[in-house]
Parts: sequence; structure tokens; C-alpha cells
Amino acid sequence: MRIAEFARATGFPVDTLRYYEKIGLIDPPLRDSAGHRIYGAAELRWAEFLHRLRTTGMSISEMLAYARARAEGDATAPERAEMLRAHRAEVAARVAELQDCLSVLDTKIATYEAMMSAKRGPDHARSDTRDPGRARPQAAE
Amino acid sequence: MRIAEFARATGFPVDTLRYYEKIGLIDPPLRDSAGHRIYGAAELRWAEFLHRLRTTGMSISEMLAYARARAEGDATAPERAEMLRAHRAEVAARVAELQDCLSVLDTKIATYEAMMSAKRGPDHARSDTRDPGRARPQAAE
DNA sequence: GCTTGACCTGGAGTACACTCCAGCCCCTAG
DNA sequence: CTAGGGGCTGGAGTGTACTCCAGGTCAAGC
Repeated sequence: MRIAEFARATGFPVDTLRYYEKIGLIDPPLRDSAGHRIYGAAELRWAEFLHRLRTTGMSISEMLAYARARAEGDATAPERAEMLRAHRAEVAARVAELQDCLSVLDTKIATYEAMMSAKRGPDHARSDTRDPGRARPQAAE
Repeated sequence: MRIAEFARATGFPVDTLRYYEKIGLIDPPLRDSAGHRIYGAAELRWAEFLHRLRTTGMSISEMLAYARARAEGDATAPERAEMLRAHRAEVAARVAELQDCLSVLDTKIATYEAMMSAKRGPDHARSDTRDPGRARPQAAE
């Protein structure tokens, strides 16, 4: 598979793939007679995993450390396992943090909705609080 | 409260607070006689909310759009509610994506652990692990 | 033979979000 | 009265991760 198809398959743009190769995140693939990169299944699996790591917020330097360990062979398996465990913990923490924020967002949205339905509600309380500035008492911010 | 304490309270570095003020994300606070910024409870609430937005990955330009709408008063409440709903959806999607990645990580980690325990010998579990408490070969939590 | 399109390289440029000065002012404690 | 600490401004610099050329090669189709 050539680079355009590989880009489609992995979700990385072509330029990013070449960039990753340049910095050592992806091994230089085979080339065809024209000098074009030819990717195989193993490259695809690795790039897909890289994409996961990136999605979960792993930095390039961390991915590089992992890639370098991987290149050294089976001896670094414990090291790599440890990297993944540490990263897993970070991602789990991130998920918890996001869920926390989600509930704050829900509260806020509910406040807005209460505010809006009160405004056009059965009691027709139009107060015309036109206040350019920040002099409002507590409201949704 | 002065800027150092405000920074501690909000989690934003001092420089970031001044930067946010410069770009219009935070309103210019009152000043004391020496020209130092003095922040109050309203500012704190807003900055804390901004911190949530940032934590959930909202870009500065989006936060700015929200802040500008907020500055225009109650008339923009529906607009702001909509922004938050859209953002909430994005965050929820992100959480789902991360959880998906978590399971991939778990699989990978389990593979490493199976590999490593196979290498040590199936019924000869040696404890040369520098990771006490997590040596059992099984999928991580 | 010529055009088109995919791919090549090395290197410059971009976007985002800060982060860090230099040089200055003000207040308080010793 | 001076040293230290905190704060001020405007502007330059940083880190990360790409992203985008310019100028060239190659293979296939008309």
C-alpha cells in the first residue's frame, strides 16, 4: 500500500506520516522501484497503535521512547509494559476528570435552561435586566 | 485577593491570568492604590469555570466567543446554552473515545504480561519484578 | 512526446497557548 | 533607609506538533 492509502487507513495525514518517519516514530518502509514508500500490515498495526497513543494524549517524546524500546526487541518488554501501565493510569485519570467536568457542564446547562424557561414562563416576569458590564448578581456565567 | 492568591485559587499561573485578561477572556479586575489587581468572588467563579472549559479541551477562541456572549448580557443566554450543549457533546464523545482506547491499552498490557510470564516459565513464577503488587499475569484492572 | 497525478526531499512556516524577561514601581519589615 | 518581595507593562521567546511549499522524479495514458 502506498502512502496515500496508508494515510487513509491510519487516519494520519501524509505529511504527518513522513514527519513521524523522519523523527523515528515509524520505521522507514520498503520502497518500490520509483522510490515510493510501500507499507505492509505490520506498519499498519503499528501506526494504528500510535494513533491510539496520540488520541489518548501521549506526547511525541513519550511515543518515541516507546518506539525506541520496541526497536530493541523483547528484552524491553517489561519496560514497555510499564510505560503502558503508567499511561493507562493517566488516561483513566483524565477520563475521571472529564466526567467531573461533564457534571459541571450539566449543572450549568440546567441553570441556563431554568433561566430561559423562567423568562418565558407562565408568570411572564420580564425584568429587562439590560446590564452591559458585570453588575449582575449571581447568574450563569 | 491579589494575583498570586488568585492564581493559587484558580490553578492558572499568574502569567496566564494576565494573558487571559489581555486577550479578553477575563475582565480587567479592580486595582488597589498601588495599581495591583484585586480579584473578588465573581472573578473567581468565572476563572474556575474557564478552567473547567480549558480542562475539557475548549480552545481559547471558543472560550472567547463564550466570554463575549456573556459580556453581552442575558439576551445571549440561549446562545451560550447552545455552546455549552455542543461542547458537552464533544466532551462526552471524547470520553467515549478515551474509554475505547483504554480497553485497547488493557489488551496490550495483558499481552505483555502474558509474554513476560511465559518467558519466566508458566509454573516457576519468579518475583524479580520491580513492580511490587502488580505481578499477576492478567488483564489490568 | 507530453501531460497528469502521485510521490519524493529538505527546509521553512504556522497555529496554539502560553512563558519569560527587562526594567520599573510600591509597600513593609528590620 | 534600604533590602526584599510582590506586582506592573510591553514585548520577545518557547515548545509542541505539525503543515506547507518549491522544485524534482517517475509511470501511465492520450
